[in-house]
Amino acid sequence: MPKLGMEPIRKAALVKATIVEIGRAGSLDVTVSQIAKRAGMSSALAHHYFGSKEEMFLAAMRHVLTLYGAEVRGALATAEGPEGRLHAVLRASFSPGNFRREAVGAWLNFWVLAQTVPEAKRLLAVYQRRLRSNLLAGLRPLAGNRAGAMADGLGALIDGVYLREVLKSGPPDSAAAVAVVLDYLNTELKGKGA
Amino acid sequence: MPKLGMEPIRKAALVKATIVEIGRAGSLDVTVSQIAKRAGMSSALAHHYFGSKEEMFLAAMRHVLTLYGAEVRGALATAEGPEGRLHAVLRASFSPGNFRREAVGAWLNFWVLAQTVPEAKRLLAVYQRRLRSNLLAGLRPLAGNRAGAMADGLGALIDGVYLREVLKSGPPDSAAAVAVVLDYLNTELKGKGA
DNA sequence: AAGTTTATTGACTCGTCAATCAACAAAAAA
DNA sequence: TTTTTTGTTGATTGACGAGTCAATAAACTT
Repeated sequence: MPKLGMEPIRKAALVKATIVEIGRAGSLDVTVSQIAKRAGMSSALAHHYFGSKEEMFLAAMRHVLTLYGAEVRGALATAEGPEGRLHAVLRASFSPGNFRREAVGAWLNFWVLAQTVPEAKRLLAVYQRRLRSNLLAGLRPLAGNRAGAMADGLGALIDGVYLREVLKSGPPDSAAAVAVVLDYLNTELKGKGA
Repeated sequence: MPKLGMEPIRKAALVKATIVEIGRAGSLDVTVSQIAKRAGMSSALAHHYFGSKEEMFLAAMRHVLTLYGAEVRGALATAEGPEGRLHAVLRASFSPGNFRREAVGAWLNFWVLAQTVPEAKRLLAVYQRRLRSNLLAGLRPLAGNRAGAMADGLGALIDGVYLREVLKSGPPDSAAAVAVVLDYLNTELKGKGA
């Protein structure tokens, strides 16, 4: 059976399975066996390719962050003008995909992981810097020297709105989430001269 | 040795120890034995009083929420005028106590817990409603019919700013956190008539 | 053809841990 | 003073889990 070149395939399957299992459990309390089983292989093979469970978590985190990055980039590609760019970032941040069980579980647990695992904290910092830079690109033409402060506020607001949206009972309302952030944005832009 | 009336004392010690251990581990991956040891008793006694680890977690969560509620109430007691009330809520939300390792660990992990444990979600919802109501009391005189939307935005912003502040490298800067939220508040209030 | 690299797993090690139980001790009630 | 209630723990159970290892097999190299 052993075909060569399985490594990337197996790794990809494990990463996906890791995210799914974290979403199912709602926590990092998932076993390597569970992950491996979902990915269709033995737990020994999972250890063979990743060495440890923590490596699997970090690979999963990188993947989630990559997906999100791709979503933002995709939205930005068709965006026109500063407002369009800002809106694109919001659309990507509150896209349906980010409200799927797996994504929610991933984000919440990666925040927890970042407390104690330096590499997790680093990855999160990279994502935040990229988000900030994207926001800044849209804000500078509109808000001038206030752009920096606004980008910080917007970034935090995005995380906060996301958090509340995923933790509330009932289905998340991404339109409402975008509206809250847009309201902030518009008010800040109007009050720019003050 | 057995003095009577130990139950509340033991339970309180266990709750405190649970929070400390969650802070130390940065996750809910703490054993009943660890908690019991820190609280100065056997793990069997911990089970005797709480029945299960999950009950200990929930009791710890209630305690953290109670502390936070008390802090807000204390700050509100000396606050004057709507602006003063809003400021008091911010002060309490970003007080040094909330940036202690134990508090950070508690909040992050309670968010995770809320995904899967209904009682945890309920407790979080109670806290959010109370926060909203406190914000609303300060906002209504200043923002009239926009108070509702602003309270939602402010609540989310508080959570988001807290999250970023605790996850960034280096010591948290509560003054900066308050400033970001105040900026949002002031801009929204100025733009009220628009 | 012999040797090497890659793929794969069942079985195993060594450890942990939540929860239970039997037993003991002291105070309160009867 | 017997009995019941409350406090307390060491020992145990029963289960699970991360990571290792030896063994098997296919493919690629020489």
